[in-house]
Amino acid sequence: MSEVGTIESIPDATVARLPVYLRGLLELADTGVEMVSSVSLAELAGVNAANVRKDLSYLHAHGTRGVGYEVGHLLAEIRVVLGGSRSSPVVIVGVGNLGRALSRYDGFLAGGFPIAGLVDADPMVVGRKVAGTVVRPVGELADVVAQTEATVGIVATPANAAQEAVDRLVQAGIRSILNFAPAVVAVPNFVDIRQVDLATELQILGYHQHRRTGDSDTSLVSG
Amino acid sequence: MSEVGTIESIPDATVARLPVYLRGLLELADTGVEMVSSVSLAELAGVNAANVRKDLSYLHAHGTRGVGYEVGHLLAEIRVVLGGSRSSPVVIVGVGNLGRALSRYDGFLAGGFPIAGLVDADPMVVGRKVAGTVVRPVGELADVVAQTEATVGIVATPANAAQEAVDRLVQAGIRSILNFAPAVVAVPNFVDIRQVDLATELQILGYHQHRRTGDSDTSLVSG
DNA sequence: GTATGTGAATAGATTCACAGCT
DNA sequence: AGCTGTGAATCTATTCACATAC
Repeated sequence: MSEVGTIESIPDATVARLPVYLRGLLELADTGVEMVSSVSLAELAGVNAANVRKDLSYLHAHGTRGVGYEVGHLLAEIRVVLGGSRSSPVVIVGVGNLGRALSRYDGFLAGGFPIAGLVDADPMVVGRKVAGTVVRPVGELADVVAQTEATVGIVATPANAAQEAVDRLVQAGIRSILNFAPAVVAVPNFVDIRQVDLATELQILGYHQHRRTGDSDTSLVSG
Repeated sequence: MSEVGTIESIPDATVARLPVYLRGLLELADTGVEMVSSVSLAELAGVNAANVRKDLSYLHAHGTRGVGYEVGHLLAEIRVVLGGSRSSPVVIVGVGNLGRALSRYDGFLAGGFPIAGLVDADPMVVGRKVAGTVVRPVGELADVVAQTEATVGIVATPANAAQEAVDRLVQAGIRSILNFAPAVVAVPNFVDIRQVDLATELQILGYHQHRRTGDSDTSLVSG
């Protein structure tokens, strides 16, 4: 991980939980709740209460002993840490099944990540309108990024096109990438990339299932 | 995390990397490579070589000193650990944008997870054919699970329907669940659930982006 | 010479447990 | 009495470094 030092560093594991807290807090705010204890928030987020308190301490979010945390304050503090309330337009490379689904996913817009641009390598797809946006040729990616002021890229190409897609995004100035292609890709260390691997998730479940059922499956290969 | 203890336990972090090794090994096998060193495999998987060796040691996968690991053997061993070569049919609850994309996702079938059943709560969606499968009412989930012998459930409903979807899956006998709904859900401890949270991933990227670019909209000062 | 296998060292994350504040 | 805030303990994971084997 890169050490920059402008803002104080927060552990990765904590950062990964902040969006979950945020969701829980939004629910509470919606139902008019004004104060929340670490125990309740922990329950909403599915984690340990001490963990919540330690996480919040990294944000310098203050609670009141004997009482709890103020929902509105916490909300605001977490939002600031996660990038302010500024909107970060997203460009998607690869408008196949997954790319289309992602471009229509409400959760992105709601979270401050509007889908601003779509590009694809397939001439059959280019020119079509998907979720209100016209798909443009991947060769024009730099233009699309410039016009939309996108700061985040999503790669939803087949595995064999992922590295090229990432290279193009980096070339176009994108520094934050979410990769759905089932491939490990290389990026310069000033680029932040996260992998979301759908098949892998199922395979991990498969491991646990196998352990549970414990059945020795006598197929092709000998052990 | 759940632990049972029938088969020897492998660290979670290792299990999460096995599918990545598997992919790398498949590539090597396809190009006719027969031996691989921990260094090369590490490169393919984007991890440290010592890490690879330690991971493989948990599988009792043997390499040859001075030479490396046999690609075919490794492939077979990892496959066994990840649930054998048996196929685990999947039922998807929620056939919206995301559910449709997932039902068409080739990677699942290739990984041994064919999509065998689709259910939805919306009468407008029920009866339609998606990716060759007719969508059935969520009320018939137990039937669908029984008929398809599904062992894995994917939840792709809106957040507010996720808990109910999960409950139904558990009720129908499913013990492995992948949840795409942006909600924390409760399950009995004999059920294994994994969360894939799309908006959260972007928010985590947002944190790092925010750190990189420095604080609020104070544009560059010195230049 | 080359690459594995692993104990030891390090780093990171979680949980405990309790002092301290309201 | 109740809940936060945090040092200490614990657990997990990664990386190093080198003896061991081919």
